[in-house]
Amino acid sequence: MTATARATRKGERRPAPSLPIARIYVDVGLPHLDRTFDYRVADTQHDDAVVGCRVRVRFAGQLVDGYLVERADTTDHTGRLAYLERVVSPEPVLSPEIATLARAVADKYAGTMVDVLRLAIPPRHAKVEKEAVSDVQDAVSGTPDAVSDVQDAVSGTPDAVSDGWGGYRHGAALLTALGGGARARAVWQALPGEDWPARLAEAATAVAASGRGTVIVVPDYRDVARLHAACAAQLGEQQVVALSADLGPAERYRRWLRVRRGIARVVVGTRAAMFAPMTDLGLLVVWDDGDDLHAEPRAPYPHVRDVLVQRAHLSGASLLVAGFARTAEAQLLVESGWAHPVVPDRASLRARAPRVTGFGEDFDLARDEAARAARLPAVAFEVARAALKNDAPVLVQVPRRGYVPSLACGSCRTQARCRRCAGPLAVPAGQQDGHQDVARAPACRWCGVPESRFRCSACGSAQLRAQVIGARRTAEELGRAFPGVAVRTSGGTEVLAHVDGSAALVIATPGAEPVASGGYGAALLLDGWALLGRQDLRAGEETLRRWMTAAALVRPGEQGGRVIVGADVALVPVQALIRWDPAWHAERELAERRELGFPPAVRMASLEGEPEPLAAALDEVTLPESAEVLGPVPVMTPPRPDRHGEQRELERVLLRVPNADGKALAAALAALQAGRGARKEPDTVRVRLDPLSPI
DNA sequence: TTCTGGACGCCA
DNA sequence: GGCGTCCAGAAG
Repeated sequence: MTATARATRKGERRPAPSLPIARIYVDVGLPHLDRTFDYRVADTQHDDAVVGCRVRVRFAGQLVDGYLVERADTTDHTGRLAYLERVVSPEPVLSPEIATLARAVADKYAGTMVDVLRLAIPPRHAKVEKEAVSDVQDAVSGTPDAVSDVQDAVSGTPDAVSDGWGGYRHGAALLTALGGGARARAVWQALPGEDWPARLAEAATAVAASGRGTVIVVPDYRDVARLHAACAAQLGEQQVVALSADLGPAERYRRWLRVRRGIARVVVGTRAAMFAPMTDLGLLVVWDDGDDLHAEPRAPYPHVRDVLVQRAHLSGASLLVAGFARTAEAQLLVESGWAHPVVPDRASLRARAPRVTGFGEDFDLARDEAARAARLPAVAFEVARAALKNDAPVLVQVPRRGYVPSLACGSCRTQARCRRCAGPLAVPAGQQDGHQDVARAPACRWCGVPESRFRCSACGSAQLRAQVIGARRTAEELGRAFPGVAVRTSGGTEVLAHVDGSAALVIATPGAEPVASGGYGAALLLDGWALLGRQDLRAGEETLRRWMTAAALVRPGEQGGRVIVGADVALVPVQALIRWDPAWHAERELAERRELGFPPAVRMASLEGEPEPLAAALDEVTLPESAEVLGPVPVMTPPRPDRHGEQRELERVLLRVPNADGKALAAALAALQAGRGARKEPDTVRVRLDPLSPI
């Protein structure tokens, strides 16, 4: 474009007749620019430049995307204002509710607004945006039907609704509150065997009948599918939208727009759905909040449960934190009085829980030769055989995937580590050619260097043993122990959603357990010592959660359902499983974390980076008085060569403050990043608030 | 990527 | 002292 043409076009612009100023969040990822910038709105843009729309603006000479969050009469900016370059579309993709939430989430995690908006708003698809206009009109003309569908669903099945929630203390009251438009906050502990998608669909239906919408967030796409089916059955397809990461960009935007435009009244989705732009929000639900899929891996690393707590708080919507187990974070919501517990009554629990038996390390091996080879304890072998004889499927939960995932010293059991980078040694998964007895050299799972002459760092032994037997080998060995029984595996890339109710061995990794028609006759939860032995703050809680999620798929004990757990009955998580009392476990867990000063009893942040920049950052930051600095310690991560081909040496420090100073800590870290960003510090120091596994 | 202002150098 | 050039820093 020539200078004359530009001048002419500029000269033609006239400010909008009213509210000629637009406040814009510009999409540059710089932490010190995390605020709005004012632009002028031209008269030709006046109608399209609505609050929440996408715009293009010239920012420091560059054209960048942005979101319009406010129209105003005046500006504080003293310099000359530029006009909006372009209103991308008048679709208001950023509602005031989500804008407020995103700002709060950014502040809470010491991140930026635009980082959060990247998680909250899917990329635009122009064609979909246009086609959706007729879609809206169809749906609007169909609204009376849809509303009466909802009312039919509610009034037509009152017994089913009260029966489903009847097994819980305060269950009926919860549904009444949701249907009556009252605000309710609850931590719901589902009964073993519970058809939880049906219960959540009932809750969403009650909310829909009061004219409001529901957002339900679940860990993975299998849960989305189950829940979508349950909700659609009660509310009709039109009312329910499934959002998950596996959708293509067009379909994703199409469904998201249906929510934003108020066509759908229920959203069911994986973690990004926590920001679903539901209109007239009535209820937020997170299912199985202990699943680490609920932790967003992209900056600023928000967690679904915490975002929904925040969103419920800001919007006045009801909140349900639900699962078979209970996290320490959920327990804190209960103990602080913020949420009410909705737990099974004694009679229902007795009627529904499977019978649980534990065995420690000194168990009796099965007499059967093949079962011995599979390392099956006698009790597990007998229970499985009895269930199979009864033509019932048996679930075998094995930790982690693959084939002999990691190695330990054969004499003292110390984890075998790489000499170069201290990564875990493992036998690489072979080609699936059946040559399982071909000896393979172990190699480091981080840097890939093979280890041909292993020596234990603790005792000097050259012996190696498999630390955890993976699903594939367990399947082979168990198949031999139960000849003639069908063996199915679920885990990794091949996950089964469902199996039928006939005799079969179903080998699954945690989180990949298929649902069995009529429930499993038995479940064997093997290698509990490996799960519990992990060096992780959440090892106990996480182990119990995985066990309960699997054991909940087993028939009630009164119908012969048995669970065998491979860990000592004296251990607290095993006790909690046997008594089926996750609330008791969460109570103990939270008490322990209070004592030790771990989250959620305190607020923590981690700073990660190379030693010098990390030290400089610590030097620079102004922390709250109460802050403790723990570390730095070297970080065990896969070493990645940098541009010069050298290994990066990473360190981490933890910062700890009382919960009351959490905001101040986040603000201090945001200021630190703004300072570093403004100076264009080349070295990255990664800041994370509420890291999932601080130890 | 563009703009601005301050530092500095050259010339009168 | 005045003017031009260069560079860093900010960014409406």
